[in-house]
Amino acid sequence: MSNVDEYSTDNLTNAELGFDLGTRLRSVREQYGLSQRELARRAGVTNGTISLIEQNKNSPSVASLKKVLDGIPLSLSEFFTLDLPSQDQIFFKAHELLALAKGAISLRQVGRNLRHRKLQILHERYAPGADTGTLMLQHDGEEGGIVLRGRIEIVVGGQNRVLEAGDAYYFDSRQPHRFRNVHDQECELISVCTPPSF
Amino acid sequence: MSNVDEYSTDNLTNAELGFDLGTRLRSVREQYGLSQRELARRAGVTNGTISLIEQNKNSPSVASLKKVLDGIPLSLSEFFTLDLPSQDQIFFKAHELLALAKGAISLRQVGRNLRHRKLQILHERYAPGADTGTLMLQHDGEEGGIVLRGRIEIVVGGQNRVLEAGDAYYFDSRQPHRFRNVHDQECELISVCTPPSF
DNA sequence: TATCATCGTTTAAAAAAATAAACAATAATC
DNA sequence: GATTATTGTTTATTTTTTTAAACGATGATA
Repeated sequence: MSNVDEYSTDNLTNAELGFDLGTRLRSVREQYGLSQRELARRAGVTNGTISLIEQNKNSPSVASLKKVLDGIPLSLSEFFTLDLPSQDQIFFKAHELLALAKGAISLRQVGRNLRHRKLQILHERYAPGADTGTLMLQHDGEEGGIVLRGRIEIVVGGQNRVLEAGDAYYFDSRQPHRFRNVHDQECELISVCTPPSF
Repeated sequence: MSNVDEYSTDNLTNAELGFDLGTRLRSVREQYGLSQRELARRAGVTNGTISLIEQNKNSPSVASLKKVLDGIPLSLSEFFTLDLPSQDQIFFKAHELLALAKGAISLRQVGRNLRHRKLQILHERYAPGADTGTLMLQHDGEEGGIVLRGRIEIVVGGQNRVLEAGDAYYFDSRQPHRFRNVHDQECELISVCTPPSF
């Protein structure tokens, strides 16, 4: 049994791991609204284990850390990857949407760095006559949307339709597709893609 | 001392971790052209430790795994993140959206069978005072949306905000969350989830 | 083919982590 | 205000991991 110096609080991880594993686990747990006991129950370990880990008083085995994270749930990869879900911006004022394009077509995106996001959400506006170009778009993923205002012609594969306010669409993005405002008023819609394509 | 059954070769990690930690370490080590002893020397552990880990005969503590990986060198994040290596309906008229809920909260979905779709797109309406219930929602995936009309209070993790028309949100759905219309007018928004959660 | 170096594996003893139960502090309920 | 639950922490014991050293196997060299 090692005689732990009573003055050393976080005796190991900070120095040896290069980051504060205990604090990271604690903040993740609190963020998900779990008590030590509740997480322990879900993970199949004791609450003491979690307490000791969070205080950096022991360094969990990979097996037990995995069990703990399963209770959240969070993968080992996610846990050790710096960008925890918390660090991302959650709320966006209208003026904070990222303008990807302006002019005949305005594209305003929810969130900036899409590296670690699974969804690209866009607020799109098409001026009368505007279109996505003569070339058909094609890329991996799936996409869909709902029209808020105006009319838009959408061509997908061989099919084409004019959608109005309230109408919607959904297709595999590998099918060649194209958007065009064939009306004399502006068209507005919300679109979604996965994974982000640009 | 536990009496390890002589027939069980990989007694723990495959089942408990969901991946073969020992084999992963071994392949990384060999990829870098290091013997167990050489890696042990660089890492400051004994060769026996590495041998046992690679055979999945013990589950290293995070601290010692970190020491081992430092000898390669490879970060914990990198180690756990290593690459392990239809003809559906496209267009939907407004009345064709699938009503998942009506009443104080109206949910109208783009597309019917979500089995083979990666996105769930919803047109949501919240009556004044309506909310998603006292229990916080929690499920796998990510979600986001844009407010079209009215105001809505959104609670995510510890944070809460009131969003208005044009504002948006995006978060990891495993964080406990809740929506509530705290205004005296109806609130309308477009939301997206991945993967579909119901 | 004998010798030497190096390899991965195994084993008893030492060290560290996980458990189970008790403890103290705070919040909730009657 | 007293009681009850629930929170995070701590401690003795059990379990697991790590060490240190020995073992057997392979390959190179003289």
